[in-house]
Amino acid sequence: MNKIENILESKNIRVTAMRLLIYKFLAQKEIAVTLSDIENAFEKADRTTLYRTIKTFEENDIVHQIDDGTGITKYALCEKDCNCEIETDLHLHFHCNNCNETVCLTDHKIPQIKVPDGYISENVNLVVKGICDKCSG
Amino acid sequence: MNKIENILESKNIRVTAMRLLIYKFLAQKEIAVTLSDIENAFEKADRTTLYRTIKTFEENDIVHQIDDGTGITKYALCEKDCNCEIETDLHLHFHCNNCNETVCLTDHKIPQIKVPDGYISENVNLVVKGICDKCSG
DNA sequence: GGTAAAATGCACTTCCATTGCAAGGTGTTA
DNA sequence: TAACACCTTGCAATGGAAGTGCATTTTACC
Repeated sequence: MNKIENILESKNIRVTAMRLLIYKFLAQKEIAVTLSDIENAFEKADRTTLYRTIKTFEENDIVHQIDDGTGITKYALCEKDCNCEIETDLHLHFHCNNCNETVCLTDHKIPQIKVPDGYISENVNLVVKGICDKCSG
Repeated sequence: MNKIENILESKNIRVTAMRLLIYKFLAQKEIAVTLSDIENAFEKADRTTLYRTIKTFEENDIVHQIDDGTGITKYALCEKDCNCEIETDLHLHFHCNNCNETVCLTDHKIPQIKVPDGYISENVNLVVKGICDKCSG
């Protein structure tokens, strides 16, 4: 009874060795990772496979995409009870200008943002940049 | 006595025809533009020149960069009294999922964001995505 | 085991960002 | 104004990331 397998199966995603490995890799990381990060961790695997695996995970709300302003898309596992698609559940991300790492601050929900009349808010992306706890100490 | 020339000179930027044109182009646009947008508007100019001009403007706080999550960097003129580098002055950006345009909502300042102990906030990037007023009508 | 569908790997393309270098302008000083 | 240094511009090329088409392998299911 493997937990990860259950998660994948519950989303109707076929369980493959590659997917289990990538899931584990993401799970043990506490920071958001780029495709290249994953690529470096699995040198034997093809970039395309990783790319499509992440895409599959993303479509099934297993990972969420983070745009931290570095220009490179990063990914992180969703929380157990994360509802990424629901606006009110969105948390903020912190990008460290020193070590260049991006972490999910899942405890810090994004405050309600007011937009002008006529505008309809569907999604909010909030990235705070600065120095993380590891670098500020 | 040209206003734009004064602005450039006050920042110790040499006044050139290209720079005046690009500044005017940005000034008449109400939305954030990509490098390609500028490139299309000035087909005779080289992409590199536009790129470096924008970069010069950016370094001197004449334009600010916007990362709206489309993966393509956009630029917009700073407000007259904009202090982009000052955290409390940051406004939010709205990206329309329909027309793909990004506008600066300069009247909507970003609320103070709390970060965990040990983290130092230097900068905040907030992009709201949804439907803009032109498309929602 | 055999079959259909999905996943993987390889090659390739596209797009944007960025840099090196040479040529053209500009501003300054003697 | 002639000469010089410095900045700007244009051309060519590179690099990195994202994405696609197709052939091959793997998986699930009968």
